[in-house]
Amino acid sequence: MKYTKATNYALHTISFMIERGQNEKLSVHVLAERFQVSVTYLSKILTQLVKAGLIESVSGANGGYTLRKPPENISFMDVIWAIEGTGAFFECGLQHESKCPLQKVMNEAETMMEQYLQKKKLIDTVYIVADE
Amino acid sequence: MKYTKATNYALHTISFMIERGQNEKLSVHVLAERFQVSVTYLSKILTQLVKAGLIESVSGANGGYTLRKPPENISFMDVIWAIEGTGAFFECGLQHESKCPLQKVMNEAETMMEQYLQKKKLIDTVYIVADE
DNA sequence: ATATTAAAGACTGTATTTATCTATGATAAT
DNA sequence: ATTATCATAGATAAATACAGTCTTTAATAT
Ligand code: SF4
Ligand code: SF4
Repeated sequence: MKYTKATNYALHTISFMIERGQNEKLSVHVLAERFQVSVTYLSKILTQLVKAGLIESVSGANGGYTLRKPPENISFMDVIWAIEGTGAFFECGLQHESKCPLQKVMNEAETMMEQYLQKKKLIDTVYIVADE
Repeated sequence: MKYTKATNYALHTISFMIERGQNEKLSVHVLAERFQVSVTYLSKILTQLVKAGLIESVSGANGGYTLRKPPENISFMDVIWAIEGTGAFFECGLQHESKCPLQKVMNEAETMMEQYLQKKKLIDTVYIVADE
């Protein structure tokens, strides 16, 4: 029960992009160098963020990534969902999930966390994160 | 980011034990049969619950497991911590965690979930779970 | 002694995570 | 048009974690 490193990279990447401003285009090359991770690996994570609608990409020379939403609208949960998916933490496989009080409790617990992370925006933490 | 099956088995096992009452001794054999899982596998999970102080075991003939705490005091979180450990969901490896606003948000989010699961007791869901 | 039961250890198979390497496709600058 | 730059996709591989089995050891009631 841990968040993946990919989620960590995604959160840091979005933070970095917010710090650089909404109109600055960033290549995966500089981002990968910034986080000491291979270009192709980070590239896949960025592609997930593109598909989730958080950032957009333009190919070719002078291409790169830019934020798609206004920074103050990007929540922690947006980024996490983009990487980890939206499946429930607790699943038993059986069908009668709707009636099951066990799953009800577990899902409500998950919702507690998610509501909190939807309220928290990355822009609120970004400036301190950026310079290390 | 999912709870393990072991946690699922642990929750169901404690629920089952609560249903059977605090003084009834249950062997891993009957529990394993109840949940269609191998005896040795479930045995390890039960041992973790013993070490966490949730249940106690007695070896030898007529031995088995009994609840150690009054059922109304056993929370979801107690069981989850026993199996999943108490490590944080989000860790980056770097040291300045205390000052890091990113980790602060992530840890607070985790706390939201955990506080909820500490309030929820297994006895409140047990009777419905038991008969399937 | 023997049967019963829990605990511990070694081991195996599978799935997921974390990457890397090698193409392929798009676009701007020349 | 050619070339350099940049994103995307696919194949592969190593490392880790999960799920589960098999075997042995230890404790205890009969
Ligand atoms: S900013 Fe926070 S999460 Fe990121 S590397 Fe530093 S301590 Fe870790
Ligand atoms: S009681 Fe709930 S969690 Fe357990 S098997 Fe049924 S549906 Fe699944």
